[in-house]
Amino acid sequence: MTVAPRSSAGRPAFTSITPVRAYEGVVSQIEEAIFEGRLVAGDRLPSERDLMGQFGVSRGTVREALRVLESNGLTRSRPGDPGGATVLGQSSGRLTKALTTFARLGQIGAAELIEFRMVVEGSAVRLAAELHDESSLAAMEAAFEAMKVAADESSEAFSAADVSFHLAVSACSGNSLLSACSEFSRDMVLHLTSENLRDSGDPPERMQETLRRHGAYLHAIVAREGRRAEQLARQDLFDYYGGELTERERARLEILLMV
Amino acid sequence: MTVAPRSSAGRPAFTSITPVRAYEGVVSQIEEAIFEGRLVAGDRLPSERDLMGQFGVSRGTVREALRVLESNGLTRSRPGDPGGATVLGQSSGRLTKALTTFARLGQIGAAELIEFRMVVEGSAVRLAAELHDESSLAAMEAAFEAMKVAADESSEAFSAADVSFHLAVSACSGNSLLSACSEFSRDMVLHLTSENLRDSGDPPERMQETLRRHGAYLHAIVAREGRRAEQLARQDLFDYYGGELTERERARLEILLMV
DNA sequence: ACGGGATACTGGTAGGACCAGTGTGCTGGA
DNA sequence: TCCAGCACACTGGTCCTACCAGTATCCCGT
Repeated sequence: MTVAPRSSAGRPAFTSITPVRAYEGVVSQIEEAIFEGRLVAGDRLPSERDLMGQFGVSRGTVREALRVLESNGLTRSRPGDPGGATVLGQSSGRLTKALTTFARLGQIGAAELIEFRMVVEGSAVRLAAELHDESSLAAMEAAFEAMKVAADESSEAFSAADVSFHLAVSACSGNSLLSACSEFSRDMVLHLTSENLRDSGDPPERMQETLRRHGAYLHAIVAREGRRAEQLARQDLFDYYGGELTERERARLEILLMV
Repeated sequence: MTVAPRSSAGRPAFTSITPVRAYEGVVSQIEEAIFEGRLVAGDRLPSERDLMGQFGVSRGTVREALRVLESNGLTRSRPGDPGGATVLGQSSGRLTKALTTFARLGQIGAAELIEFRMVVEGSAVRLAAELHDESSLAAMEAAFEAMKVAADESSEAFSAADVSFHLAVSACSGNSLLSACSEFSRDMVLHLTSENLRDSGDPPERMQETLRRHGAYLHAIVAREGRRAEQLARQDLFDYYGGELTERERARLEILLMV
């Protein structure tokens, strides 16, 4: 048996290699061009037949590369479209997809998702409270008013308005990572708890309770009381979902209640 | 001009459609099998030539589907390997990649990443403090001791030991989403600040300072003082990176200091 | 019994072919 | 002159065949 050389940190200096495949070279070159800004949103890639010439590979290889880029949310191909694939801009779609895949593969449960959501959404609320200006404050208040109206319509409309409210708040945080993670965890939590809850829709009492709690931390946001707003947002999540969790899971969540 | 019908929430009821492509059907069927547990890590997919029979599509289509699955971290193909592609288990690799893409595409700066890291890593530290058992505590303390030793060796060894310490702590939090996000933001922050800092490596004083600060919140962890540990961890990040940020960026970060 | 080569697979790549769309530009009619 | 409408060039989507370079297995000869 041969011994791999070791670095000073004590870890093997050799890493497992994977054979370099032709399409990976195509992917990385195009990716690099996008990351470096040589290709920006709206730009068009050459056609597949052009690319096979430029890269010196077959069309199948080019297509595999384009499939990967498309699956990563970097480009989009449309049949019959002159000019080749379109370069897309930033979107939380890929991040959301990756987080969802991670959660489903790892058998992430509702409790862990709610925990994560308490952290990221709470922080987003705090930042929104401390940093909002007139226009973003107006957007949040308008979204809240829309929730009030929707509560009298249907539970679906209320749910949609609720989503809009959370979006307005997390957008106001000014941190796109936090808002993307908030968005993901909100969707995923809704999805996971839908079997138990969504069937019947939120009953009116629950909608009123949600309105009251959201209103409470919106007040804290208006008053620029960041920590209190975060506290209330976390408490809101805890109370809303706590009933469906086990005692042990609730105990974990309680750790995060105090901010 | 025709008007799209609107739902009660006031948003268009029509969503943009994309033509369903054959490979997408293959991807979704295999994905579904993996998510539902019918395929678990280590299982083998049929060979490409078998799959083209089972799905009734050409080999090129099967290969495009396999490339997408592989790029999503769900499977891996190896030439000459009987049994077809291997189904992989959960890994933070794909999530890290997606977050990295998101950050690079969105021109996410160091300040925003550090902000995100203060949130997720701080919460992970708090959970670790409140929830650790003997073995995980021992792992964290061992990692800290390794940092002390490595500080006398080289800045590379110290950096590696530092990473191991953070890994031990976030693993102890028991929330894989938080630890994956911590891991990503740590790597990304290191990457972004490397041009300025890594060139010369951390000077010994800075290593000692890091040791002192990490030691401080490790003490809080040992004492199960979750909030204080989180506070110290956030402060640690703020102090370590604050010097490289603008006044405006520091002001944002200060919002998150108090927990 | 055992070593080594033939064999039957695997994925990686190339190249050709056809189809259904989409724009564009040209042509013919008003 | 202007415009409607058709032909054409080109796109991506899909299929097919073929070949190569690996790997694992099995069987045969020693």
